[in-house]
Amino acid sequence: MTFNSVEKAPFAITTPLYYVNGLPHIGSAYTTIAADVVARFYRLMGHPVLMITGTDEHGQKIQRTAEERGVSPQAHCDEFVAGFERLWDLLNINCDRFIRTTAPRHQTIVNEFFQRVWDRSDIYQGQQQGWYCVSCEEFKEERDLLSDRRCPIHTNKPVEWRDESNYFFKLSAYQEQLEQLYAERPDFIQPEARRNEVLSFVKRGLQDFSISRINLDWGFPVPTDPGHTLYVWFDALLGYITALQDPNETPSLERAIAQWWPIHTHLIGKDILRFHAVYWPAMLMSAGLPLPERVYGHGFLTKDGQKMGKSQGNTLDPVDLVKRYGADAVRYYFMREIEFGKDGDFNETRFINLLNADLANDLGNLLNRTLKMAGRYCNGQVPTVDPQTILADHPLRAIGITLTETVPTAYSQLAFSQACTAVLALVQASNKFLDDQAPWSLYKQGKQAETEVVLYAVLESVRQAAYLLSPVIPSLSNQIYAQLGLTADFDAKALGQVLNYADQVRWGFLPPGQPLGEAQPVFQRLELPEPVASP
RNA sequence: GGCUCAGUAGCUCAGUGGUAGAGCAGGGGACUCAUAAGCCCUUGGUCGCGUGUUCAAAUCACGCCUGAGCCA
Repeated sequence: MTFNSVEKAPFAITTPLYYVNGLPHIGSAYTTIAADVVARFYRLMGHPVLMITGTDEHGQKIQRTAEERGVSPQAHCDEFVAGFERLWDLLNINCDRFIRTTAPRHQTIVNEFFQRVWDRSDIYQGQQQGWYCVSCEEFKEERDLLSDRRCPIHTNKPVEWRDESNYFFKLSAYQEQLEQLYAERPDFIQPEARRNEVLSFVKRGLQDFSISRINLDWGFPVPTDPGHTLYVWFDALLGYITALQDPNETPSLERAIAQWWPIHTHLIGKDILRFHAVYWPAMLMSAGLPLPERVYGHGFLTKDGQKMGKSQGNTLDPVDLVKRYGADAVRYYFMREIEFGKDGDFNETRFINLLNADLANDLGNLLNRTLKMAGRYCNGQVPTVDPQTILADHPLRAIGITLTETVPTAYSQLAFSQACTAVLALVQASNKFLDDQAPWSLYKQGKQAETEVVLYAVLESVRQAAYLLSPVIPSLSNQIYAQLGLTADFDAKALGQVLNYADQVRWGFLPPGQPLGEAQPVFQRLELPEPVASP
């Protein structure tokens, strides 16, 4: 069977470019895991994939934090960026581009983009005055402030009065075009609840927004007026474009958008929805660029039902979590347990129960018990059964067939939980099938052929499950394939070219007679934490 | 204040007019290939509250309560 990835559409997906004021928190990890899972699934299907993440490094907040720490802004960023890169490494995030907004090539893209919008007469100079929260990097309405003029989000820092000349982007000019966009492409903003928010926001009428600041050194100068500094939206958002171009090429907007534009999916937290669903498409319209396919604003995480926050003292450290439980465990929990798009909770007992039930007891033990039997009853080889003699109405094969429909749909709709539960249904059915057929009894009765048919069907089902779950639990899938005697590297970027998707999802890929690997538990059961004695 | 979404078993959720469901957790049983795993059985809910429409409401309408969020 020939296979040509060129036939498949390029797929580019982004996480937000995280602000490097501190180390990455669990929410950033959540978004990045999700993006990685989608990217891995598209690679599996053989699409050319570009997964983008990165950091937003400009702005007064970073400048001041660096000053407080007595280091240069760049040194500050370098230090924290290393923390992000390390966490992505620990979580087995397979990103293709890591873009930093302080990269010199980014400035070229920003300037070119600015020029396009400028030439379109969508940028003008105006005056802006009001209370400014440096932490938000935003002007605030007086009525929104707490007593003694504190920002409701950053309660520890008073806002500052600013009266300054700014450059503005003519967002108001795009009111109609945006409304038309939302009407023509109902899937542009997801999920539905988030879309409603944007619609009602836009309906009230759009106002132009400021794209520059004065008294700010840490950022790119406005090309037409170097006394002003470009502000987050005409800097950070454009990082998505800069990231598209090979870092070794001479940077140019034209070439940056040549291969991967438009980006298919922007994954974001719901807090920055407006900027991605309103400002960003309007900016792209102004610059004459095609629009992304969808913007998906996922929910927030809570811990034990409580909102997480430094001030509440109940943060969940992603580095600590992944070090204690491993990347696959963390990835699986967040993808399987939380309905993407809705808010979700982290609870350690729930975490351990879920992982033990799904990965250790159901999936891991299924492989282990079946391999041990194959070792004993079939000489450590895949049973020599012609897979096609196992008919389509076989209880396991039948489920496998439905998965080839439901799982790709779920992944492409970012319904990770559905993808996981669908695959686990095959695993659970396989455990039941083993008990129903009792190959250990068949073998003792000398029914060798029957024994082999049963074991083949289960091993093949485990293989399918491992393959379809590989975007979520790549290391486990690697181990499972190795124990099945197959060669696969689910971390490979060229995965879709090495393993043909159509072959892999078809029943019977597991070659009869092939030597099996050694049976080793792929996921050890986790211990519940000691109950804390309450006073 | 206006608007959006949610409220179903201890937990996470499915169910959008016709006898209340799944997974996990809890309890019991039979088995033994297996990571004291798996399999079978089982406890558990006046479906947030109220009124209405209907032969029939978790499901539709209206009101209210609670939670989350949006309103630059």
